[in-house]
Amino acid sequence: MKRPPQKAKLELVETSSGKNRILLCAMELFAQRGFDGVTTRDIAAKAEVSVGLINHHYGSKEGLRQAVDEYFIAQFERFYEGETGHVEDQPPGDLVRSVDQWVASITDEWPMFCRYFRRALLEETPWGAALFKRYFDLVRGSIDRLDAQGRIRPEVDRLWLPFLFMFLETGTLLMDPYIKLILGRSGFEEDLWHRRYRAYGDLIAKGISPRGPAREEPR
Amino acid sequence: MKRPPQKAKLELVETSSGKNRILLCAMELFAQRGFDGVTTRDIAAKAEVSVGLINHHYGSKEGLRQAVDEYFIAQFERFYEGETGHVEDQPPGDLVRSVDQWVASITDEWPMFCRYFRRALLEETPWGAALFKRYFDLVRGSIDRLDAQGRIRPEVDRLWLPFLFMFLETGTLLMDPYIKLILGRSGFEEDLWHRRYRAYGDLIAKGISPRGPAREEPR
DNA sequence: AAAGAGGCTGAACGTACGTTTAGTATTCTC
DNA sequence: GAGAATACTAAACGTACGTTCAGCCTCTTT
Repeated sequence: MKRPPQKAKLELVETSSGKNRILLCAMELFAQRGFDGVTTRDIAAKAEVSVGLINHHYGSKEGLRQAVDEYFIAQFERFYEGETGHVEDQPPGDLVRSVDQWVASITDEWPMFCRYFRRALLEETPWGAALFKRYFDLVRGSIDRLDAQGRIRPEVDRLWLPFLFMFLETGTLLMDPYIKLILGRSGFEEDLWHRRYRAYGDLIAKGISPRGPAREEPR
Repeated sequence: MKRPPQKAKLELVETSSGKNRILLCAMELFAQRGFDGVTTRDIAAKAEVSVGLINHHYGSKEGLRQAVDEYFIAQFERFYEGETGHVEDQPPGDLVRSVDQWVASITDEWPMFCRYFRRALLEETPWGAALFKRYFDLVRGSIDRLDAQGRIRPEVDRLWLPFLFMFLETGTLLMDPYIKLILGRSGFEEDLWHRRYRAYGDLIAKGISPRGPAREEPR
């Protein structure tokens, strides 16, 4: 990681101090290779500091992981802070735009954050589970409100529905490496991301079947 | 892993030899904790053999991983072999039943296989990517055939649809640890699994929206 | 019965890793 | 400007890990 001359653009944390460089580099390496796949020497080298400094600032490798986790969670909170109101109460366009804004504000770190989240889910960290639970409650809340408005068919399975929503939502997150393999580029690139969002909303609302075998498609 | 008296029921490989016990135990431990999270001594202890035997039979820990991977892939092939005909050509009940048969035939190893597959996908092993690609082609083939039969609305996004299918399919696989957390039991338990399968099929076909605001639900 | 081969053991080895420590440079405090 | 605290370095340390090796036991071959 290069030392910046001095912040030309928005930085999440200033990278002038060794302590912060260690944090950021560790996060990036953890995201890429997993906690066990990274050595303290790797981190030190990338952050251009000595190995000793890691333990000086963070006590241990495990302490560093905790610091990275806390930092990640803090960033994650920013998402929900910025997210005012409920998904299903706003016109779809607005939601896309508000998410886009947040994404744009941390655009450089976005892929890394995704990878880190992915890792957290894989490694089944306690806080990863907590995030999942929280996300789940959010989705279920949305569904309950949609339901109260009578916008969900009565036969739809209420137990699995929130999970199915989450699978669709997090699919791009968890499978992006493979999407990249097949499509040649990341599913997080803006146009693909929007298009997926639309496809996802359409599928959930209407499914894939034509309205009826005997009926002409209206319009 | 206990040494069986002698196979009371179907075994995937006989566990009488140390070589096979090592393979099976390694697979189970890798599935649980990941490759880096398991030591050769762990494996040796679980398989009740000496450490030396691992290298004697498999050359190295990496060699063992390859053997486990190959074994997993071979089992995976059995799935597609058994799976004759196309998903969309059979009545939904039959598909569920044929998958169930396969699942029943390896019922004991099923959760471990799922966890191992999960690891492979999330750890981005090369063969995991190959499996993904293959799975993807399978799904796309199904969609193409459905499409040819005119069973997909023309406005549906053909680019994302196969991915969305896969997200729904593999969601339970990738998130089961968290589903267990929320539901209190694994999503792979038979009744839950069937129910999810039905919910998934229903969502894909019809979506969640009632048919129309002014129309009564038919039947 | 002798010779060989393969399954298997357990101690020993080398090393990569996380951590500690002794020491230097820089900044802060009064 | 003296002294203390903080940021940081580089070498040394201890250990957990993957691997190697010499040898034993059991079975097969001739």
